[in-house]
Amino acid sequence: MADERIFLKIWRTVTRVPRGRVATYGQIALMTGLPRGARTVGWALRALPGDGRVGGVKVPWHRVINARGAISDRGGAGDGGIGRQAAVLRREGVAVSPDGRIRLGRYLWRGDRRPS
DNA sequence: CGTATGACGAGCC
DNA sequence: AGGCTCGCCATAC
Repeated sequence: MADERIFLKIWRTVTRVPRGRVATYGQIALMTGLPRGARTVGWALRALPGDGRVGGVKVPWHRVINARGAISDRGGAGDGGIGRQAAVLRREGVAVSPDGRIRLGRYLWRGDRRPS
């Protein structure tokens, strides 16, 4: 497991984000054990297979957005782009403004907070 | 083995 | 307030 690729760990963390909620790259990185690895999270999601499925498990990459509460622009969009991600999120109940912004205060997943 | 890249983030101008 | 630069980390080449 020590040899486990960072990507796999990241994907696993992303899988924890519940439907109807979103998480930031930095948040995922932190939960994966990479305090300053937000960019690495983006790299990992970029490396996801087309069907977004790993080991038979669907990775909800669309629930990961940047710290500004906006959907990251991969410049062109190989998978359909920002519009597609926004559509999926809305389908899950997340309000996405026309310019792709999301209210973090309302939809950000707080799963990293240890419930007392 | 060194350089370049990128779905980020925080700080500075 | 808005935009630009620098820093971080794990891959790709």
